[in-house]
Amino acid sequence: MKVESAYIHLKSIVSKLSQLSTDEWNDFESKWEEVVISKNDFIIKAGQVERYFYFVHDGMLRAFVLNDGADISVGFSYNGDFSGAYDSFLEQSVTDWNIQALSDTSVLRINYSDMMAMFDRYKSVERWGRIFNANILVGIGRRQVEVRNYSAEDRFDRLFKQSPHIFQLVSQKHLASYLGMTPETLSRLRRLKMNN
Amino acid sequence: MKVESAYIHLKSIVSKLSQLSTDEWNDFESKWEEVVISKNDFIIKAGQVERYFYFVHDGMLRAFVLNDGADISVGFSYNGDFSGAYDSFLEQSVTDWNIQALSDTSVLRINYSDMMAMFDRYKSVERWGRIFNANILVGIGRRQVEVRNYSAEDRFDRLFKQSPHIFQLVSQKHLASYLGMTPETLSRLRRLKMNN
DNA sequence: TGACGAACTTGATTTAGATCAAGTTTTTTC
DNA sequence: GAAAAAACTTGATCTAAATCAAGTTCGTCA
Repeated sequence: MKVESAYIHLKSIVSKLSQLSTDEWNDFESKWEEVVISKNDFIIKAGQVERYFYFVHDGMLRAFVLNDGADISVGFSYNGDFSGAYDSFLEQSVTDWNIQALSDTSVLRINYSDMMAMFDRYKSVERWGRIFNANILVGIGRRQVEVRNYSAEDRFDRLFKQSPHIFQLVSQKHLASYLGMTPETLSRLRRLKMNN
Repeated sequence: MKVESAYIHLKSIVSKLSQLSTDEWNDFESKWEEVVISKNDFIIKAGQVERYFYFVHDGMLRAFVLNDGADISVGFSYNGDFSGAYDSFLEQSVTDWNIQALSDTSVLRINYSDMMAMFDRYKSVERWGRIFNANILVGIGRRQVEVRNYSAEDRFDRLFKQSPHIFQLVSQKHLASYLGMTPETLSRLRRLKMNN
């Protein structure tokens, strides 16, 4: 576990996108509660409505959807990322997503009405939300072009180059579905790479 | 061409996400200029920095990237959509995108410094930006899961059901790349569908 | 209006990656 | 710490869609 407090961590991440005054920060911070998610526990399951927006202080969460029983990893969150079934949170509608802890994970969370109150109360928080959304949007957009343009082998290479640590933390089965291939294909690619 | 003015159209779209006072609106509106893009002209090409954010009043724009010479359609904008190389606009960095008019297209556009000034000046505009980004983000996210989960045939069916008008306006070549398949495959799928 | 190029169709062949199947290794649990 | 379960590997086969190759139709503009 990290030594640094989760709140300090959150502040350093939020401050990258928007400047909050001391008073604003103190109020904003007070709305987040600290929770530990045990390995394999879910923060949300398909069919529920997302009540919280999460900040991952330490540990790892996996988001996935079930499609005809097939488990497809949509993304992973760790170390300073935000998480949660975001569409469900924003629209307070039922989600298709499941989010599960891959290790004991320390998070902060804020509930829907507090988050909306913060947007109403502070322009600085509204700005943070705008830029946060913009960054996620641009990231998803780039990943989309990436998935479209590259073969299974290229996608493997690019992920390995960009996020090598993920290969330590996530099982091959889950990585394979994230990369849009079967575990068998990923296993063969790994062997191929080892022998070069 | 639409009878309704582009500015009225913009106002009706912006108002769905955030309420601007009359004074705010008048100032905001004054920053947008009306431009007509002739069929086949580009609003941006790869290698440039996006200076504008666009509102499509009437007509159709196509966004695409070139990957080893292969032209891949990323999206289409029409009738009340916003457009532009958004990552490049936000970061004022060089883009990979090309955006071209598929028909004579009437747009409004706002430049980067005016847009940023509006975010600084008005909380209501900041809010509009936040929610706009959120909606795009959620939409791209859903499309991403969609692309992952469905076969070429299913993707065709779903697009046809959701946006039948696009089949009138966009060539099969471009639709095929948007759907992540070759023109030959799309042609065969169309024949299949006709004969049912 | 006619002719040139682009878009589309249709068929034959190839291929990346999925699926199926049978191990082996690693992890969990009691 | 043994047994059961889950994860991973490896090989054989299959298949959706790509690629290659001719056509044919359509649109544009001289």
